[in-house]
Amino acid sequence: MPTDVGHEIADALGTLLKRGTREQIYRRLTEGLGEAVDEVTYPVLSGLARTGPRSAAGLADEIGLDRSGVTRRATRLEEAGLLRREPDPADRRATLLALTDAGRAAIETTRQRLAAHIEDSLASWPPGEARTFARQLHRFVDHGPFTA
Amino acid sequence: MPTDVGHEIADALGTLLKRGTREQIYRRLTEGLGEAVDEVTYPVLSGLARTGPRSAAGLADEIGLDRSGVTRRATRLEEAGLLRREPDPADRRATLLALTDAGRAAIETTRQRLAAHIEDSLASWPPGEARTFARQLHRFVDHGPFTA
DNA sequence: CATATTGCGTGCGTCGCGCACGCTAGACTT
DNA sequence: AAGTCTAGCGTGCGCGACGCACGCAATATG
Repeated sequence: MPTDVGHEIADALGTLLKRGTREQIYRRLTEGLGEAVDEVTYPVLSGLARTGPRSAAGLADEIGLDRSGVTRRATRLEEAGLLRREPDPADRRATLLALTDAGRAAIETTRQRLAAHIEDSLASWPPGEARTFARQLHRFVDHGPFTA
Repeated sequence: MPTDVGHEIADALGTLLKRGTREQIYRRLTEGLGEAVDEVTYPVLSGLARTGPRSAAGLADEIGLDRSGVTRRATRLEEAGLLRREPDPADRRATLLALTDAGRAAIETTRQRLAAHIEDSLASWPPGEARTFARQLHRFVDHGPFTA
């Protein structure tokens, strides 16, 4: 039996998942980083930054995409010099996707931008409150209903 | 200067905005409601439920979409009997988009499902903590950096 | 050694989207 | 009152991303 707490969170999530919101976030994050970095290619960079060099299949599995999509995105990023394909020494049919220095720099820039942006919006909050909120949000997302 | 609080929230948002997560949420919400209700058409129903009968242009403005997209989605929903086009009595060139009873029932079902789903994941939280979290999340989304 | 399997890239069809155009109806100017 | 401009809607068109299925190379398996 849902109470108003559930509805309140649901409304907030609805606002957050709105199409325009998503585009705007990515727009700001990737501003000035070149044409290759956009809403489409960002998950590839982000995924590689999390896990390190990885095969296309594994990466596709993580970001919830078909392997063909990862291949095409990786090609675009490779042409822009943000990503490098290197042969897997242990398996000669596999090619590992790895970030170049430029790719690492780009993803680090976006991370800093997003974090700073969030901090700005929390500037007026009591410091302890912001900290507990961050921890609760993390717990909600990880142990929440949308991870399985 | 970002601290770990900003990064923690950023990571959580990143997980939440992942493609697979989004699809999965909509999948569960719209399960069994017919083919017409999916990730694409849902914002139209949701927007109409919030504001009541409305013109296509106004609705497009709210959900961050071109008018043509609203038109096509409305047509699909109209064929499924969830939406009705009625002439605007005050302006004969305008057509108001309004939910039918079936459309209202569908959107109410999804609302209850999402709220219940969220409540389930918060069942183990201390009750007061969940309430303050909901209020903080609401404030974060509304007054946050992604609303302008 | 022969066959099945894995991993990658590519062609094809599908779908959603934005843009631009046409059409109708209201608003406005003279 | 008539002509012109603007607002609102629907539709054709091209673009881009996606999933699927196929082909090719390399490995695993019997």
